[in-house]
Amino acid sequence: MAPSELPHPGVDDLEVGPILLALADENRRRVIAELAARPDEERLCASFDLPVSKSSRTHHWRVLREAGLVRQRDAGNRLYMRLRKKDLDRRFPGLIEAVVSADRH
Amino acid sequence: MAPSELPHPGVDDLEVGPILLALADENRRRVIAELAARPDEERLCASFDLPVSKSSRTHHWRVLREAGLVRQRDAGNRLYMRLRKKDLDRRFPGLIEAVVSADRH
DNA sequence: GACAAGGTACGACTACTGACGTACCTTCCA
DNA sequence: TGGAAGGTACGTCAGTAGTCGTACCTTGTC
Repeated sequence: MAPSELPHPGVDDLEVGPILLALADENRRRVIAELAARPDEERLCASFDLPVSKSSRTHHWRVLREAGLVRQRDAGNRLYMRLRKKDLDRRFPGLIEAVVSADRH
Repeated sequence: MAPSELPHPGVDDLEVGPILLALADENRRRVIAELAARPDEERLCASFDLPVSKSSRTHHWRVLREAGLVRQRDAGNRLYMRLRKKDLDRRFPGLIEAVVSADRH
């Protein structure tokens, strides 16, 4: 079957509440921080080292995607993820950068 | 009785997680936005117009205080609140500003 | 074909959140 | 001496978040 398109919110549908809620979780914040370190890089979801089970990871991917923080690409049996940096910077300038740098103490 | 001191986290105890969690709520974000508009002003808690009950408001004050977003001063039968702007800016530069301006669409 | 790897779906469980009402406390003011 | 106003404490309740295990699907590889 063709790689099904995963549902992503449009740029104008991004909301601060869900984004902050998504970023409030340490595991997800770690993912975003790693993605933000190389904003143009598309990363394999499996390459993130989270201390949770496989099904919990799926849950976190979904939260990040539905909040509009990442764009996911289904490549058959693999999932790739990329930070929606442009969209986020346009709608919420400085937010991602502030959160990521806040986490570096 | 002397105005009891309310428990506030120290500057170095501020954590990103609880702060983002506190800001994920729309009511609390509104309070922070209003405080941020006049950072040096101390405001009466009762002056905020939140569409929730009295006891719910107390709950939100506590969340904001325990996250370290505001400093509260107990003046007998009244409670004053002030944004901990300096502390927040020192620990998480740009974060509050980004969140507040993000809410203005 | 068989199997491993990466993901999803579903249900379950625990813990927490936001909301509320009621009762109570403290202070100010008529 | 009373209110009335502003807050807190406590218990409750419904909804949601994070976690997990199990079963299953898809793809690549042996």
